[in-house]
Amino acid sequence: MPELAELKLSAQYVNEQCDGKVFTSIKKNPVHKGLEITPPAKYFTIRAESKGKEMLLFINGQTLKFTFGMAGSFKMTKTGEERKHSHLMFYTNDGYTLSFVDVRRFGKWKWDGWNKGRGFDPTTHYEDFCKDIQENLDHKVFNNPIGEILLNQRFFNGIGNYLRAEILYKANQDPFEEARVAIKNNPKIIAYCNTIPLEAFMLGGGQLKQWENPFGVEPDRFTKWMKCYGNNNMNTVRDRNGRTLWYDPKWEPKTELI
DNA sequence: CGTCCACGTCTAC
DNA sequence: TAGACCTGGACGG
Repeated sequence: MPELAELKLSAQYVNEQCDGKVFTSIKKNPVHKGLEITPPAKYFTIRAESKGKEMLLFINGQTLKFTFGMAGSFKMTKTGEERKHSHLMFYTNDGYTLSFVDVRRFGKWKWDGWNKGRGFDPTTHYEDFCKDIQENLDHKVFNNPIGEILLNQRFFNGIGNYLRAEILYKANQDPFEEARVAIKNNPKIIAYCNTIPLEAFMLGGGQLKQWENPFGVEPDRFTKWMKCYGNNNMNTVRDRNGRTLWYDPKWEPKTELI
């Protein structure tokens, strides 16, 4: 998705765009297999909050939870000018539409709160995020390589494929080292789970192929900021989940771990 | 034309 | 631990 930084930017965008707006209806694109959404009132307002890789829309006291899959984003347009691949549309009483746009339709929505199976957001609740990991380091998932565990949303809510690559690379961390050992010996890993997503947020987020950035930020700055993910000078390996792990070629994959 | 790849979950053998 | 879920861009023949 859209990882932590992009979810955070999306919440900010929705809040800016929906400030003072009054909404009157919601429609789902029939091509999408997701849930039909009925507005809770004749007139309603929208505000957003993100946590890791989830976002809540607060709609008159109810919360509609979104995950963005590989390509989700929100876009406000004039009604009638909605973008291709808009799948859930919120219409205002003055001719605007807030659309959830998602080319690949992996994104989902549901009347729900935060998923309890996911951990703390390392940018908004850093102390809790650290404590949660420290208190559970004896858990067997931390036997796995650090490069793999960084995508585990129970502990690293919001970290996705480009963030893990940047965190490991900038922390000068061997991705194939046992997570428990890596976390004990290299405090930069945990610290960078906070600062690197925040840097990405301040740069306007990822501008990779799948995700059309709705904020109009120059893509250049972000691409220059990314040092590891997608860089031809780096090595890649398929992790056990079939995702491509980008890493500094100075490290050697340990076949018994990945 | 075809094959491979993509910022992520899910659920079903 | 494979697929399944999707569209589309890059690149090869």
